[in-house]
Amino acid sequence: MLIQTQHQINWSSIGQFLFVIAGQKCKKDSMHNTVNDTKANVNGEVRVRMAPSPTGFLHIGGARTALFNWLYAKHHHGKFILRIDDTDTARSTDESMHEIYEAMQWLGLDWDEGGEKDGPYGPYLQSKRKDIYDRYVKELLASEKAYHCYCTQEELEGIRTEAREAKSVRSYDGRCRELSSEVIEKYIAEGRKPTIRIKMPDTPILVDDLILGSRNIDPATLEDEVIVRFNGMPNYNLTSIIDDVEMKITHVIRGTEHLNNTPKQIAIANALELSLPKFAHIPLVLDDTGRKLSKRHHGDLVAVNRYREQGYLPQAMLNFVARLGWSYDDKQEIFSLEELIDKFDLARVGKSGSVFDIKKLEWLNSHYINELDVSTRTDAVIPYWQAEGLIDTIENRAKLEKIVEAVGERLNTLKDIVPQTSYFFTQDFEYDPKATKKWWGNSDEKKQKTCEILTNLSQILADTPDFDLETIESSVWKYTDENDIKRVAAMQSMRIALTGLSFGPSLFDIVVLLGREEVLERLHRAVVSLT
RNA sequence: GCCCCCGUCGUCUAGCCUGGCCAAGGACACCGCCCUUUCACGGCGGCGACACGAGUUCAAAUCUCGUCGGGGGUACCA
Repeated sequence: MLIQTQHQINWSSIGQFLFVIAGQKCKKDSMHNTVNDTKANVNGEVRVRMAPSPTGFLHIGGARTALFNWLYAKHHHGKFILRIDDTDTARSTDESMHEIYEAMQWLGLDWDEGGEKDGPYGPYLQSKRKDIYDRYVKELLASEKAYHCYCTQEELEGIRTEAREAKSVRSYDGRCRELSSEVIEKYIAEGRKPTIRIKMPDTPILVDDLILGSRNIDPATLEDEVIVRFNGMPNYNLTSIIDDVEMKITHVIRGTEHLNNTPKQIAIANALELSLPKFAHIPLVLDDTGRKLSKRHHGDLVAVNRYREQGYLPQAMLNFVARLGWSYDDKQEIFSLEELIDKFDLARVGKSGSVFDIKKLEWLNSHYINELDVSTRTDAVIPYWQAEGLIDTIENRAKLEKIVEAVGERLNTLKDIVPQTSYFFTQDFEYDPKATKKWWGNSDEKKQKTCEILTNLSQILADTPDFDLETIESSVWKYTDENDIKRVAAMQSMRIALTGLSFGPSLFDIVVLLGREEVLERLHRAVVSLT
């Protein structure tokens, strides 16, 4: 892979070299094409694309494909194009298209052309490019490299079953390649609407992949692919390669699920005498059973938007997804976007699939949350408080920031703010039974003791001259130490009384934030519930 | 069935191209200890992998072949 990248660089200099030599010897006109082609492919800017079909939300795998393309473009100071592959009119929706835009924007993966942006090679919706495809299909038909196929769905199914039983490599035998005009007329009279198929070549097709290496595909394993549906709408394999060429895409970076489509697309391009982009098939993102992550099997569990809602930061998602299949060296895990742009390289993308591990995502997410300054973190967390009805309008911003500060590094997701802090906003919480059992005690005797401690603490907190951290801390500890009470026991008992929980921020932070009145009330309530 | 791809700790991976530095390194997770008013953070430690079998070689995780395993595709989806 390193060699191939190297190869590419060498080529460009060779190209320039040839230009000089050739310019001296050849007629300008005849050179013109050659030079331009060479320039477009080798010397020109890198152009990559993301080509989702708007049949659902953007999922983790799609986000990674988008990121790899985006990084590749940025790294090479090229262009990133967003093309919408919506030739499946039955399944494509506008809503889904906008959802994809939104998810991409949230991730910060901006694009140079396509989507709702215009560009020199538009339109960027395949549904609006039909005339372009028609032109190429016409050419294919005229040169007899494609033909009409009148087989019905039922017939095709029959052929497939037979082929399977015969252990044949192909499931369509090209029977409509040479139909007599009588038969065609008969079919038309029957009202059959033909599809158009491409004639696959009988010579091997070379598939050169930047990640997987090159191999020759035996043409015997390829069948005459449908390129235009009976309703006149062209198919993915045709539109994809035509647009890649038309849009001057230099590198097609996509998931390995498309590996088997590549020879078909190459065959189409060859039939049209179009020059090819380079291909790079990145390994799949898998679930924990090793299957490809897909909308169909995993639902919105794999939707980028779901992670957004759950309180994951885009930089965490990006960092996480970048390390799925790609690595820089044997130590670095945390990469800023700038570093990714700088360090990303297809040569360091592996060949095998990677399992989506939410634990690692969480770890990265907490890392990036902790990197946020308190003010930004507060902004990020406010919507989650609001969604839970814990706050309405932001009246006391300063206090919110103090709460966030007290919570410190205890957030794996932004949403974690809710269970971590809800007691700051409401008295309506339960005492966690596990916690009370452990710290308040099970027996009447122990409960009695806890009650006594809480009552004393209540008295002490009522009496302190000031209600600041230092005063509170020293008075409480004076009490525990002089009375031979374990600090932990006192603190945890009080924590449960104030929050219902056995975990959380430093207790004295909570006390100060709650304020004297609230603390005394809650202590009283706890004492009552204990007796 | 057929075609294609892949195979290092539970997971992400480094190492593989250019065989010896690898009794295989890092990270996440998990477990233990320390720190500590709890939880988390942090520190220290532990568990844990070259799918298998042949071959080549003085030497193989690294090269070759085979087996097995996993995945993807197999549509008038993309």
